[in-house]
Amino acid sequence: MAASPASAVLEDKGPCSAGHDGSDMIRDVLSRVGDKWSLLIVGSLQDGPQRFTVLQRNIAGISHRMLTHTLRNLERDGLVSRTSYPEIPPRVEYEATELGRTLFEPVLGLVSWAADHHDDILASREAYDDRD
Amino acid sequence: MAASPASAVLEDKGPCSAGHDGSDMIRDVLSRVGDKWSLLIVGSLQDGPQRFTVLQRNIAGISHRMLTHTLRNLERDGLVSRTSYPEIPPRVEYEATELGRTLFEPVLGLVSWAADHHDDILASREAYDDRD
DNA sequence: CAGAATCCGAAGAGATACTG
DNA sequence: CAGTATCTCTTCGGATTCTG
Repeated sequence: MAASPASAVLEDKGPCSAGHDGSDMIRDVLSRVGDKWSLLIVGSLQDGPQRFTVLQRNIAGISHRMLTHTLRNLERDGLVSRTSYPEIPPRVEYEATELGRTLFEPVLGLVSWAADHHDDILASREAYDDRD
Repeated sequence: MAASPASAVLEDKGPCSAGHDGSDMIRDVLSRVGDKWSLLIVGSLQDGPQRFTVLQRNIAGISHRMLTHTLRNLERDGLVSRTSYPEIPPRVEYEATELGRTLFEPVLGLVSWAADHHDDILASREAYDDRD
C-alpha cells in the first residue's frame, strides 16, 4: 500500500466504487482547466481586473461567444468574479478570485514542464509518424 | 515587466505573434493531459508495466476503443512505451517512459489542488445555480 | 459595450462487430 | 488477447445576428 502513494489518487479504489472514485474529482478540475480558453483567461487575470473587451484583445483568437461562455463557467466555479457597473455604455470587470489565484500555482508547474519537454514531444511525434 | 513573470508564459506576446505564441505549447500539452483518459492511464502505469487487459480492468469505465486510441497518442508523444511479445495469444505491455514519469510530478500538484479545493468549487456551483 | 440566442461543422467518445 | 473499422451521439467551438 505504501509502495506507490503518488499514483494512488488517480486509481480505481475497487469494483464497488465504479463510476465515482477519486479520479472523478481530478477529471472535473481538468475539464475546467484543460479546455481551450479557461487557463488563458485566468492567466491574463493574474495581472489584475480586466474588462470584457480588454480580455478579448489580450487573448487574441478567442471569439466573443467563447469568452462569454468560459467566463460564465469560471464565475460559476468561483475562480473568477464579475463586477458590473450600471452605466451607459455598460462596463463589466472580471477579476481572479483567491481560488483562481491559488489554482495558478500548480498550473505553473505544468506550464514549466510543457516548456521543458514539448520539444521532446514534438520530436517523438515526428519519429512516430515516420515509421509505418 | 518584472511585475508579473508568473502569468507571462500564458500571455500574448503582441499582435505580430497571433496564432502561435507560448500559449499554444501549454494548450498542446493540456489537450493531451487534460483529455478524459490519458492521465488515468499514465497514473496507472506509475506502478509499473501493465498489459492491455490489466489497464482496462484497472481504469474501470474506459472502453476498448478509447484505451487503444489514448495509448496510441501517449505512445506517439513518447509518454508511454509499447512492447509486444510475438506469442499466441499475443501479449503487449505498456510502460510509462522517463518522460511520462516526469510529467506525473507537476500533475500531482494539480491533483492535490483538486483534492483541496473541489469542495469550494462544488459549493460555488450550487450557490451560483441558486441565484437567477 | 456586454451578452444572449441560434446555426453549423469538427472533434471527442461509446457500442459493436470483425481480424490475426 | 490485442487491435482495427464503422456507426452514432454528444460536446466543443466559431460565425452570425439580435437586444439593453
